[in-house]
Amino acid sequence: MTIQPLERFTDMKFKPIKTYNLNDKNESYKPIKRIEKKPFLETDQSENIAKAYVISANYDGKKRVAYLKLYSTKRKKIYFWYDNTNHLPYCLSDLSKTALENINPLKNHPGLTRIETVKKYDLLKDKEVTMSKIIAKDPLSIGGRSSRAIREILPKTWEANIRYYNGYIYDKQLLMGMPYKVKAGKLNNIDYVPPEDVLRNIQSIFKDEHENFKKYIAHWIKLLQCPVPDIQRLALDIEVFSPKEDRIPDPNLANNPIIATSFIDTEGNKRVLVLKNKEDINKEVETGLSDVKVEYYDKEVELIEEIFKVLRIYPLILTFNGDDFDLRYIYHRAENLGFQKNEIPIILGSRFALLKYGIHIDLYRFFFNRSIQNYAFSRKYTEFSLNAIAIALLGSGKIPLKSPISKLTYSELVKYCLMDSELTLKLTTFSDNLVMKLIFILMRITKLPMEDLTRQGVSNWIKNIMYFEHRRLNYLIPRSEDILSAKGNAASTALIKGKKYKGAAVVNPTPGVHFNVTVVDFASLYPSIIKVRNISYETVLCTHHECRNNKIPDLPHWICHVRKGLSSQIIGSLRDMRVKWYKTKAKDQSLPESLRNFYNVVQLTLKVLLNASYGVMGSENFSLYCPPVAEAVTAYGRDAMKKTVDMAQSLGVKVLYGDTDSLFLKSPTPEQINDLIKWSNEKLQMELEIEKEYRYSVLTKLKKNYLGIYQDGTVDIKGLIGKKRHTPKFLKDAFMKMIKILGDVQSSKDIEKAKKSIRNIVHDCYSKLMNREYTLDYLTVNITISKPLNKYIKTTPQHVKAAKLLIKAGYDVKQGQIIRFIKTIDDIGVKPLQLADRELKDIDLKKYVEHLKSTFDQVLDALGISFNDILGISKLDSFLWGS
DNA sequence: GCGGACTGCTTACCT
DNA sequence: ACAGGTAAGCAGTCCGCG
Repeated sequence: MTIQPLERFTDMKFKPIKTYNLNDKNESYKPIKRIEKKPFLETDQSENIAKAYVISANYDGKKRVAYLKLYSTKRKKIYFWYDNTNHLPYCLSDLSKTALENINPLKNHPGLTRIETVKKYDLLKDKEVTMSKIIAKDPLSIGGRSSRAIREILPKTWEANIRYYNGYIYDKQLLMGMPYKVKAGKLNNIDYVPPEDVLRNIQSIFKDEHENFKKYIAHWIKLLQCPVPDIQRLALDIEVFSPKEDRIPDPNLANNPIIATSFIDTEGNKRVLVLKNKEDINKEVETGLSDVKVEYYDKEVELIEEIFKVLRIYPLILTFNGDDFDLRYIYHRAENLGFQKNEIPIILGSRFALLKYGIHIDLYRFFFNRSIQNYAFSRKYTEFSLNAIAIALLGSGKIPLKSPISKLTYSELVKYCLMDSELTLKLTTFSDNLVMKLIFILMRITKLPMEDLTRQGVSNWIKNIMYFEHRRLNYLIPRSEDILSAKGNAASTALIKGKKYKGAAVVNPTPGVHFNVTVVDFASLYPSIIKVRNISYETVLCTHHECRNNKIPDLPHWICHVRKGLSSQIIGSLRDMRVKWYKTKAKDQSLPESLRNFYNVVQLTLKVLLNASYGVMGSENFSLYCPPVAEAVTAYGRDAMKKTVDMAQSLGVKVLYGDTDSLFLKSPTPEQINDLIKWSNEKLQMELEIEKEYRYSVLTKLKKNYLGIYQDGTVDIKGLIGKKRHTPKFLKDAFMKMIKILGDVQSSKDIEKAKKSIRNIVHDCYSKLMNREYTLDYLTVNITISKPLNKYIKTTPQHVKAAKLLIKAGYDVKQGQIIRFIKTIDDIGVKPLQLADRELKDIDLKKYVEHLKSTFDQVLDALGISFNDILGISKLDSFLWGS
């Protein structure tokens, strides 16, 4: 085959839209060659498996059993294992067996199997209780929607809202993401034993801990040290014909043909399936590309059949928004063309699209997860398009389309379609498969199947960890309303109206330029508090009289000192693993890079979970929601902050600023820092660390708004208008010029020179603005529409006004979209970029000058420069007030 | 009937 | 569908003023 660059790839001229067969009945599905009945992925139940990783669990409604999907790295395929232990779904009741047998709808329930009497430990009551275990034939009998479901019949049930396969995982104590073997139909885990030196190290680090705590450490070390397998996977993307430009085809209607589908797998195979235009059918089309296999189809059904083949073969399919678009579209399109449901290897739910054989990960959903965005990727991306995420994480994004999808030539279509699946795959392969490892480690800690983990939020992750532990220890899983009635609501008052309880403290900044600033902070403050103060739903406001004097600062609540709290131990042990082992190992230069990378992934994963562990306690949606627990954590946080500020001062160090868990110290000596750290360790039992050292810091008079300049000249910009996403580019550019100047300031004697340059920058920006030298896109304000347009009832903000103008002009505006607009002098005051006057005739210069002033005033104030001085007061005054 | 003071809404940020 | 705290900029309302 000759190698041909993509550009020289044989090109068909653009064909008008009607030449595609839209819903031509002739094209309806008539199976020509049947797809093999047994796909590669499904395996014989009797087969022995030496080693495979459990990555998914679900319930088979026909067979009426739970099943697992196991991935074998050796064979690169998925094995199904159906439960053969006669495990059945159940729920619990506090009524006796006899009392239950007198309830006729239950006694006569067709799904009831039997009732057993069991003992459970009730943490809310702190005593053992006798319960009845109501066992049913299938999950729907317990928790179906029907009013005849068992949980609806009985006045009170426990553990009836747990999905069957999750309960199955708890009961079998299955370790998701860990290796198992199957022999003669029996499933057994393969015990992973970490290397001797790792165990020795861990033992010595945790030698002084409590026995139970050590058990948790031992559990985590097995899960976290066990190598993560590399899963063979394939990214998929489809392009759909659209008769109207700019309209995204409806995946539920699937009215238009799928004109291209691209596949890229981890082995480097690239394929694009292309549907031919009507005139080209039966015509030979050149397909010579060096590394891409382009396959042309005359019939859409055959193209879809080929997609299905792929969906049956690969263990893991990646998409970007496949739940809501690609797989949904393929499913409905196949139905429209006459495929039978059982011929489609996709399981379509109202919100998800799963696969019958393999696993489907929708990366859009995973990256949309706020914990992943903020903690795993430090908010590197702020928009959730494939392009934006790719630019932020991979360094390059999509090449923009020159014309609408339906007007592309074959070669442009191939390139475009391929680009999407290429980026999708790369999102899981960059940095040595970081994302896949992250997912795997999260599965292991949370015990969630891969599909659920990548789709659910952090509150479900933590719920699942907690439920798994309750079951392991034979604790009764509490009902949400019972926690609330036992513990009550918050006792503190929030500073912000509408919030439920008081949060963190922020120390008022000392404005100005400060040299030699050391920032210290508590390592994982809230998780540390949860560990050290024994915080858990059962320990805060416990039932014991003797604990009532163990008061929480600033609150009427007390904490148990009889029993070790469950969440305290779980979160505490995870915290310690991160701080004392994984974080140090990730930085250990004596280790090979690949190992350091792995340690870094684990510490990132732990960070994600730990950062969310406090927040969920204060969230109504969390199943173990407990306001006193949440406010206890923040109360101890404020207490630690206050005591540390006092201590620093008594050591003679000036505290310039502090937020939640950090303190900005003005030129402290190493001894002073050591003393403070030592004091914190002894008196607070919390680890205070040096977080960063600034050559100097520019503190504004505002909280959460400052600059920090490191020794090497790089600059932390926090909160300032100049870095906010919605700020117009002309301001951002001028602001960044100022940052550059500040990065070059070595010592206080350079400040004056820098000030002069900054004055020039501001003045220059002002003149350019007044002379209308900035083009429209430099003046655009960018603001997200965060809810449906008709939900803006109380007020109509500017971006909504602009959005409404867009709609009037025939544009589509959706929730989550960023509206780009400029400020104008007409009575509406705004105009969307798309409709704005390129000549800048109606620009509201006064507003833009005010914006310039507020952007720079934040910093200028601290530098002792007056914005008005720069422009000359009279000049500004005459401009603002007229002369 | 007009303008300043005030409150509330919305977004984007910090920890 | 993890929390609260802070700031900016605007929308909308209230109050007092012959």
